[in-house]
Formats: sequence, C-alpha cells, structure tokens
Amino acid sequence: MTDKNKLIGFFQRSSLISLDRAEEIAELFEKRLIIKNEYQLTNRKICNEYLFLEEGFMRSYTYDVNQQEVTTGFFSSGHLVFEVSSFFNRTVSKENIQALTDCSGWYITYDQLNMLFHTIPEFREFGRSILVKGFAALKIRMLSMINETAEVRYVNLVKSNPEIFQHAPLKMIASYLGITDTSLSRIRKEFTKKD
Amino acid sequence: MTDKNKLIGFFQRSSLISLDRAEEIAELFEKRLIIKNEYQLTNRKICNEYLFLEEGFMRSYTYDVNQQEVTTGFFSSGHLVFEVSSFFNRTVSKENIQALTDCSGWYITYDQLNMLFHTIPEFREFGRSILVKGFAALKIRMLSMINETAEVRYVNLVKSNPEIFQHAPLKMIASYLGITDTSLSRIRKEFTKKD
DNA sequence: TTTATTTATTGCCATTTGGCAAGTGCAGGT
DNA sequence: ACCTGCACTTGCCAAATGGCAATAAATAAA
Repeated sequence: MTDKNKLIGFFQRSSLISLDRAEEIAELFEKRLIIKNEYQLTNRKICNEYLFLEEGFMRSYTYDVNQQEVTTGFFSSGHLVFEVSSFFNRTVSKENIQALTDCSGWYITYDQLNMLFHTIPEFREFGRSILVKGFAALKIRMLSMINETAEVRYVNLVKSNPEIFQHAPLKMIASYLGITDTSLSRIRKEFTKKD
Repeated sequence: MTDKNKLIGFFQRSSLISLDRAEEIAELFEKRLIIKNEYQLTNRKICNEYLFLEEGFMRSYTYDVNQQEVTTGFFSSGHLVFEVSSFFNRTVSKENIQALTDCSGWYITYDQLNMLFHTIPEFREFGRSILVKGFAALKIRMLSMINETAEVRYVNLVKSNPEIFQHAPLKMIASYLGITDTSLSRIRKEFTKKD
C-alpha cells in the first residue's frame, strides 16, 4: 500500500476539498516514476496524464522558428505537471516535458479526470482553480516580460524560485527569461560584482 | 423582446452546446450598454460580470511600476470580456476594462454562471474551453515576446487583428506589443518604406 | 585516466530598443 | 478663431541585448 499523503495534502491545501473527498479522489491516482532526462510528455503526442509531482524537478520546452529550444516552464515537487492545451483540447502538444532529476509522482488519465469532474463538484472547483491560478501566473510573467529588464526578471526569479538554479543549467533558465545564455551570463557577472 | 441570436450562435459555434441548451442558457443573460471611454471593470473592484461583447471594441489595461498604462488585451465583438483571475477567485482586479467604442453585449453574474455550471454539464465544458483557449493564446503571446522581434510581433498583429488598428491609438498598441510608442512609430516607418 | 561533449564565460562589435525633447498635426472646448 | 491637450513622429544619443567565436570549466563517455 503506497503512501499518498502528499497528494491528499495537496488537495486539502486548496481548501476546496475535504479529507474524505481527498482520499476518495487520491484512490484513482497511480504512481509514476521518471528518471533524469526522460520525458513525461513529448512533442506531437497528446498529453494524457494529469501528474502530481511528489519528488523531483521538471521543465517544459518547445522549439522556436530556428529550431532553438525555449524553456516554457519549470515544475518543482508539490505541483501539477501537464500541458493545459493539449490535455483539455485533446490536441497534439507542441511542448515537451522532461525530468531534470529523477522524479516520482501520482497521475490520472484524462478520462479519469473527467469522470471525477462529473461526479465530484468539489474536484471540479479544484480543477478550475488550478487553471485559473496558472492563467494568473502566466499573465504576471507576461507583464514582467513587457515592463521589466532582463536583470530584474533574473533577480526576481532567484528570489522567488531559487531551486530552479539548483536543477537547471543556465541556458534553460536564459530562454525561460527570454534572453540568450550569453546575456544571462553577463547579467550574473554584473550582479555578483554588486553583492 | 430582445434579440439574442448572436449570443446563442456563439454558444453553438463551440460545438459543445445544443440549440435548445443555448437558448436556455441565453435566457439568463441581460443586456449591457457601455458608451465609449466608459469602464466595464475598474481597478480594485471584483469582476462580477461574464460579458459577451456583441458590438464594439474594448481593451484591458493595468499600470506598471512607474504608473504607466500597459494594455493587456483587446476585445472585439463576438468574444467574451472578463478578467479571469478576479472573476473566478473573487479577488480585486488589477486590470481595467474600457470601451474604446460604444459597446453592447450580454452578461451574467458570477453567481448565475456558477449556477449554470452546476446544472448544465455542457455549459461547464464550454466554460472550461473558454479558459483553456485563453490560456493557450496567452502562451503563444508569451512565446512571441520571447523569440520574435518587435517588428515581427507588429506585422503579425496587423495581419491577425487589423481591427485593433482601427479602434486603438498606437500608444495602446505599443504597450500591448511590449514596446514604447516611439519604437512602434519607428517600426511603422520602416515597414511602410518596404511595402 | 583520457577523450569527447556540454556548459558557461568573455571580448568585440552589431542590432534593437529606449529616453528625452522638439515639432507637427488633429480634435474638442470656449 | 483661438487655445489646449493628445497622438504621433523624428533626431540624437544611451542602454540593453544579441551574434559570433575563443576559451575555460565541468561533465559524461570511452
């Protein structure tokens, strides 16, 4: 019998789901192990798993017009990992999701999630709140791209998500910040001089 | 008796809602008129209306750290107008939504929307698809900010949403594109030279 | 260990974008 | 008609960021 305490705690922390319900929902989740550098989702496939990452660190990325990798997101333990558009629209994904460390978590499929949405109103609310939170976070990131310099974005990322720097090489972080690895290197140089 | 055909058509075009259901849902929507320069939503209030814009043109904007306006979105007729985070989280909005022309549309409140979500599964699916579409669009815009030049973003906006240029002054478009009005002016100059 | 590959830094210079201020043109109000 | 305020453009220069290539450092592979 596996230990789903962290998954159950995740549901409860939303304040939208009672303990009983959380345990009932967690029943359906199954264990997923991914070793470092392997993929949870690849390009041109339909994202079919709604994954709670219990341990480890992942990133999502896609390719720009010049076939350059662009990191679109980082995922640390205690968060959900899936590609919204591909998962809900049942369309092929443009993004890859890759483990940057050995990872473990709990997942359900699209059909199971839908079944839960239809039968458990609280879980529906939870699902909506996940979407809305992601939306709001993306908007904030968008604004920071528009009206902050790369240096400010870098400093804020160091402050808000220091764990990223322990797991991801700088070139991934650079493309996530919207700059080249060269520029990020220079920004870091400036920054260490100051402090 | 008012004419809700366009609203009903909007629901049906999603392919998620039958005509009967669309008519039933549309029943609850009420007319909203907003004259040019007036607000559908203001800063520090909770967004409480889910508005289908039937005629007119709007924009959303917020302020950056230097109290400069930043346009976050444009809304043309046939689309929904509301601020996702404020509306669903019941939190005060950081954004303003302003009519750039005289506008008319149909709205329901948060409570009514929730009631419909709970009673009509198809409408729930519709609501989710709206969220997911918005999310995907924002991701694409984010990527364009990261790996396209301001000029390319401008050209793509002209191609994809020419109506914006008929209703919004260039300085609003500039901040939407993530550049200053000065730069946009120069880009336009270059562009007219070429063509 | 040795070799090969990836990652990060740095110099040099080009390109993109911004800041500021002046000037032009247009629209609304009186 | 006049004034006033926006919206937009433009010149000049500064700041931010990129491109490329050489190198060093770290890591993985053999």
